[in-house]
Amino acid sequence: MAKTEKSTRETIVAAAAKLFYAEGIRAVSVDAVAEEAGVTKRTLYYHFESKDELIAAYLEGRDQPNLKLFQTWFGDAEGDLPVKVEAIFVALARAARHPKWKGCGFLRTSAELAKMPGHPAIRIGAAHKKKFEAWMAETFAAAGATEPAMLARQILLLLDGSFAVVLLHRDAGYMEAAGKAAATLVQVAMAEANTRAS
Amino acid sequence: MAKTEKSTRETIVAAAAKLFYAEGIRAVSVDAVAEEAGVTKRTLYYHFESKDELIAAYLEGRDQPNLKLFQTWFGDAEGDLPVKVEAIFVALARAARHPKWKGCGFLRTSAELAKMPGHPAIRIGAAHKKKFEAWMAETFAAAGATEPAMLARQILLLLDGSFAVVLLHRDAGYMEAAGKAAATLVQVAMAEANTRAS
DNA sequence: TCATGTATATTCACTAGGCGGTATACATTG
DNA sequence: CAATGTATACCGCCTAGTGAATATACATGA
Repeated sequence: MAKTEKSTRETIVAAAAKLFYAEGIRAVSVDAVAEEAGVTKRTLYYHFESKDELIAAYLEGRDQPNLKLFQTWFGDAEGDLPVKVEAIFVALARAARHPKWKGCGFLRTSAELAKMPGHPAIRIGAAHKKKFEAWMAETFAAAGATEPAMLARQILLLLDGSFAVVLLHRDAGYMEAAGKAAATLVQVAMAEANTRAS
Repeated sequence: MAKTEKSTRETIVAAAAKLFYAEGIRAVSVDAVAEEAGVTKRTLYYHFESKDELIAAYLEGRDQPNLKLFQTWFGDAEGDLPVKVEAIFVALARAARHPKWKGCGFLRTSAELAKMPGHPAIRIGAAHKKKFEAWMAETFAAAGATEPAMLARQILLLLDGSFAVVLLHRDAGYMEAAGKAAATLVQVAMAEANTRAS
């Protein structure tokens, strides 16, 4: 199966993703993205109206792959529910130890663009996190947890907290601590459910 | 008691703090800070060697006040340990509902400067979070928790997670969810301690 | 008391380069 | 020919940082 050649637009988004994630949004000029993509700036502006649109395209392109990754880590783990949730954090800790890891692109973008709450990129980030939360909530509901929505929020908070803290300290050990906390919270919620059921 | 007049340096740091927090580091020019401080740019560069040093001064100035705030919220709350910890999150949620709230300055700066891990501002942020964690750990140790250091980390993760998530969604409700999670974790840890003690 | 020396603090005017974005023209292909 | 895509060259503005001169405060010595 021959690998389909990437369109110019895809090449540009890939270049933008690489640079924006590695160095931040404002730190990367449109010229730099164009050069990384092997294209002139004018070509870039043919495919994208503005830098803002390019930022949005970068995050849009990370939405599904990131979600799938979480779901794979969860699904491949063997054990009960707390263990499977914790497995997400353990796998993420492994990724965070790679030198190129720079936290969560969605959160870093929202931090950088905090003064523009309506920015398309922030909306895409918010939607991404909502999808994660909804998936977790469904999972917990299916397992019979008493307050699946609340539990899902708390797992999300631990996940995003570990993104922020590990980025600051450059110590992936915090991610494993978050995983333990997540497992504890799931355990407690399931124990409550079993108590009521009996 | 006449209010002591602020030194030029303090005036500049105050202007920098206001603008950097409201708009982000890279989004604010040195010219803008100088103008906000009512000072020429050359004067600013008399007091600070570079923009980087100014960024560091901004965060340095937030370190102690922020810690004191957390300790006050904790200390003023009436109830047992889980309640006092949760009170931090409740108070923070109140603050986060103010329109000018833009998350945690330390975390946002670390997100923006992620490509410069050794930057003075990042070191100051890391030290600040370590102080919070150490204070929590001491508090839990004094209360007889079995693993005070681990518990302190988990509270920090929830706190910083709520900063990130609330900034993204602009929904302070997440902070209260984080507070509930924190209270649960403290409760579990104290229950374990009591079990072993008996 | 008053001139002078010196360190601190401040200003105006400037530079060299980077920024997002664009006017215009050329190439390719149905 | 007409639509799509790419390239060169450019614009006006903003950026962090600087050179040289000036103002102020205050100590010293005649």
